[in-house]
Amino acid sequence: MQYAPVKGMNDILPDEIDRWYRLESAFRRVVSRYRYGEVRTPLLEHTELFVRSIGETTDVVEKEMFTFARPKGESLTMRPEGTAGAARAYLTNKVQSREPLTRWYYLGPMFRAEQPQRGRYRQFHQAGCEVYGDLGPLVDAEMLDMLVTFFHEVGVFDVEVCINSIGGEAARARYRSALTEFLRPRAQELSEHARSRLETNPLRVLDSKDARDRAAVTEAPSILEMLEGEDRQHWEGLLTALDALGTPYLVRPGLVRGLDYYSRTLFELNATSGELGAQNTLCGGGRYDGMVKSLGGPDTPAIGFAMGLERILLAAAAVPAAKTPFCVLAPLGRSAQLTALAVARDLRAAGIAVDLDGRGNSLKSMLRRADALRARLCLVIGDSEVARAVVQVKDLAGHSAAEVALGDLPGRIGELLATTPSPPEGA
RNA sequence: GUGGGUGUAGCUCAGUGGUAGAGCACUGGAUUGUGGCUCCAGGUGUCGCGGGUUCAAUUCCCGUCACUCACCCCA
Repeated sequence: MQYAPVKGMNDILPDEIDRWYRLESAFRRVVSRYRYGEVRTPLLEHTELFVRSIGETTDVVEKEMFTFARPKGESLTMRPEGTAGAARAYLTNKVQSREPLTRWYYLGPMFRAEQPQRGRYRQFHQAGCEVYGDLGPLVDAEMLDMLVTFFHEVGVFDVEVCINSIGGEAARARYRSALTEFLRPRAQELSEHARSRLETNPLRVLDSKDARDRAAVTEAPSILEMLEGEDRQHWEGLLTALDALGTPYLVRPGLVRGLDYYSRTLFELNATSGELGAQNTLCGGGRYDGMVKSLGGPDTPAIGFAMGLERILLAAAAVPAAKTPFCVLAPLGRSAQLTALAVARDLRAAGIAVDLDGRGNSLKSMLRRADALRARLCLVIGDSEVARAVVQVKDLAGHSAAEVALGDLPGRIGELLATTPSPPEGA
């Protein structure tokens, strides 16, 4: 092969794009009902934005960013996630001074230089939502419920909602030292990886998959029990709201995320069946009440999530797409081809999708192809039809044919496409 | 970044130290202009890439790249 695609970056061909369209439009449809508006931010941002928001010592920033240098010392990075850029856009455009409450969504490619595997690629696609300016737990619950609704709507029913709270900065600091104190005497029981994290980021030990770490952590203090004051109120408010909605959830005190900006509510939606293996996190998010301020803006509470579209496509049952009906035009001979060209234009002008087979093949091959494409109708135009100013209209599913005068064509075809059922799959 | 598996036709895969096959798909014909079945015919491959051993390598050896699964991490 002369040129291979860049590792972990894939082409999406027309055959597959239909599933993407349906997923994306379902997302837009659902979030629009909650009054989210789309924001499109650049794929490139200053590296510093991601370092500051995601966190200097996170894996994403330390080793997974596509970063390159520009002249005069500028460093740019291809966005590894959407929250940082959205927050930057929120500040850049001084949105907080125009409206007190903002709901945004985004949809598009993200880039991380990881080792690709099933459901994880270097260029991948995320859809996400951000709410700025709402501190209360109601919006947390609303967002989780919206996500469940969305997954049901795209045919993913086996999802579990996992939630946790890591409190605000003060609570996190308290818990951090309690956890370190608890783990330090047991350092020998931990995996090497967890041991190295003990001092740098002890919370991450909680969601280690290593059996030794899991065992050591079972008796660890729970952050939920240490929540106080407003942190506790918020957490309890969230549970109350979820209960009121009847949204099922799992409290997972070990749930911790890999990005530094989170505070209080943390959540994850996981696929519980299907073939995703270890990459079963379909959606992750939480609050990041301190982020906007830390980027130099006003103190603005915020909450958001991102979901991986590739994974959702893997998790969603492969429902065959309902193709928009169309017809194939099969001309026989030079003069019929010229007539067909004009006929096709007139049909298209009437809003009908037409596949003009102008290769000059045999009628049989054109009909075979029309079948293979699952066209509803095939219009045959030969010399005798041209002479009489008609076309032969074949209903490919019903094996019937009728002659239609050229003048009646667009209207007649429109009617037939609306009423003729699609040929059954595999027939 | 670490470890395992796999690279042969468009796809799924067989196979051999003497430069290669099947099924599906595709094209044509049987049916001078009427389809999904059937039958017949046809074409396609730098056998991932580079090097080594050999009279001879797609086959054996080494390296490398890609894909893939898992770890890690995350969506």
